[in-house]
Amino acid sequence: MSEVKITLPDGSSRTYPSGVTGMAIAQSISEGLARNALAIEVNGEIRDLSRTITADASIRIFTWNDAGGKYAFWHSSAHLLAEALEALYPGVKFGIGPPIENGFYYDVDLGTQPFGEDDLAKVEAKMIELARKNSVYTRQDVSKKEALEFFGKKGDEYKLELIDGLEDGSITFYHQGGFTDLCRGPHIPNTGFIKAVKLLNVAGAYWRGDEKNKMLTRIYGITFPKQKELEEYLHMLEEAKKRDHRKLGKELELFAFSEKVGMGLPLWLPKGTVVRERLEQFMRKAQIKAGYDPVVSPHIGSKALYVTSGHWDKYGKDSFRPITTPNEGEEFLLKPMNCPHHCEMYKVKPRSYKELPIRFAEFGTVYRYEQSGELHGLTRVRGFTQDDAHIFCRPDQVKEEFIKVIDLVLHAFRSLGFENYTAQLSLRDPADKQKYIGEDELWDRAEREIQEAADERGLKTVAVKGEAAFYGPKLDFMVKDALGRSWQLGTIQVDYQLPQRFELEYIGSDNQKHRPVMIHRAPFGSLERFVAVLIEHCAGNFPLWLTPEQVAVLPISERFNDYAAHVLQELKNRDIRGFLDDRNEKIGRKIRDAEVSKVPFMLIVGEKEASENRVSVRKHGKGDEGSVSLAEFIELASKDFAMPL
RNA sequence: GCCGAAGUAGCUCAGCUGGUAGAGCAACGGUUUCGUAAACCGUAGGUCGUCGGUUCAAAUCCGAUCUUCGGCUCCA
Repeated sequence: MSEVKITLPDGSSRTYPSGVTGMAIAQSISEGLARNALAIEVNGEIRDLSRTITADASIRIFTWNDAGGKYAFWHSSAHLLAEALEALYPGVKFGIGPPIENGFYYDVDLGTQPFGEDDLAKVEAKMIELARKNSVYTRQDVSKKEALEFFGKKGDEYKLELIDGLEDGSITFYHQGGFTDLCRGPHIPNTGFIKAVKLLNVAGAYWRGDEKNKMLTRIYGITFPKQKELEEYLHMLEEAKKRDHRKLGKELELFAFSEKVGMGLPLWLPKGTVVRERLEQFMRKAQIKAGYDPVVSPHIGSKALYVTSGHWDKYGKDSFRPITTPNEGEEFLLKPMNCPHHCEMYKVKPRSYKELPIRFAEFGTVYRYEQSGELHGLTRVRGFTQDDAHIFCRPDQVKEEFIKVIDLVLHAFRSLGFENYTAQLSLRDPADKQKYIGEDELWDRAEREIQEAADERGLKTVAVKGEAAFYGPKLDFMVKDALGRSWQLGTIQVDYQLPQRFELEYIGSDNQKHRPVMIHRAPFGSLERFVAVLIEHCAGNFPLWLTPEQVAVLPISERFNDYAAHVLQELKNRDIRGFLDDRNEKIGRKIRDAEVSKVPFMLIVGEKEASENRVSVRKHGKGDEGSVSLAEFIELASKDFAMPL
């Protein structure tokens, strides 16, 4: 009998008889590993432990502690969910049921049977019941014909459609208990590993993600090998909900919405406005330093402007309708973009190659019709302000300018303590070219320049096809909110199209007309979304330079209100944002209210402090820090509260 | 826009299978003048999202509509 050489992750290798299973290898390594093994990676491919290995290979055995182990675990859990659904809802048809970052889902067609959140508990119970049977997941190679026959008989048109797109010879079924699914695997050894089950929510999802297709019922769930881990996960979810910017925005009186004003139109309350305006000041300063010129353009623009830019053609039909002048019937659009305005600013006079790059920056408020179901707190609204700018440069300056913008974006992120962003290289979808305008050559060039710029700054990027803007590729900075949803913040885009459409020119050193290149960029993206993500990132405890109220002055009793007012005035003289709590309340109460509203510093003043011109300092979340002279506090605080440069 | 769920006082929530709305906090008035996370007493506050229907009677049942929430699709 022949042997195979198996190389382990630590570099050591062992020999086994050919046809050895992953499970047998695990057992030979240790009893504990065998008990916890969920799947195996063989030469980079994740497989079932039960599959045989017939050639030399590098392997890695996955347990719950590996992403690959969780993947197989949740994938298998999706099958368990399907088995439970089939038992409870005869005739149910199945779409797809993949593992996801946290758990798994299954898209199902329940026909006319109603299904809501209330039904989840019942399905959970069934899943646990089935899991306890320790049903083994078994793999079976089937021919395309057999596969079609099986699901044809079952009447599951979704599976038939999936099989249709598969190649004969590469089709496998997996069985567990009485359930059979089309699946490429891999799966965990048996259902007994699944000890804790929670179905999280039920939602609609279009079959194959296409709006034109039927909407299926998507059931999201998560499972764990231990009940305790499930409890920890649910607790973590609760904690994340407390950071939700919508909840904190209301509690901290940062912003509000009103049905009467209109959905998706945020109202910035005084405290939220402080945060927003400080961010704006920060970016203004950084931009001036980086050679930008602030400009201002109106909130509406002639429809012709957007016809020229191509936005009307691309987005006009599902946008806010144009507004018209009463007599002439001229059409204007609520500004959905700032770039066309800036193009016209570029055109006010002939430009020389010597004055490029020109950088027009504007905190431009734009209005876009977002589908009603899309609106989400401050992250997705119908009116928002971009920290927008457009750089007009020569073709030979593109890369350098792009790198400068990357530096600016990273400077902003760093100053705000954002670490967990990813840089996404948003490219065009080569399979769907009519979504885009412009020649291939220019697209290729732009995509290459962005990649080179990112590389030069050592920025790791993830390329995603089909995510480009219609006029050019982008480098997008993505962050996750408290609940794990991904949002785009900053964006940098290279654009060869708008300069053409607006016929932008400059006179080169050769005395000939040339076309400039545009770079669109917004480090924060929109102030609204940025503040939303910032709120969740810091759980409402803003960096000191941003926080709406930096200091609460809390007199022990009304007898010290005068001294407290004096303290507050001294703070204000030094541009420190504070307020006086002169309510007729006990100090414990004032402290509690200040703590709850996340004021970073509390100055408690009474007999002792008033007589010595001192303040007792209490830090949010930390407690009593002892007393210092008022002057000393102001000195220290002014430094702490300074805007980063 | 699509699928599903929810809307009760400023906020958080109670109100079982229909019998005409309740608590805590906040607000307001008073008492108290207080040393590091909620003083005490009292007062006021709601056409139960909106419109229509069923019924002797609707917060409760039905329909429509608006908004919000969870997803899907979309996102210049």
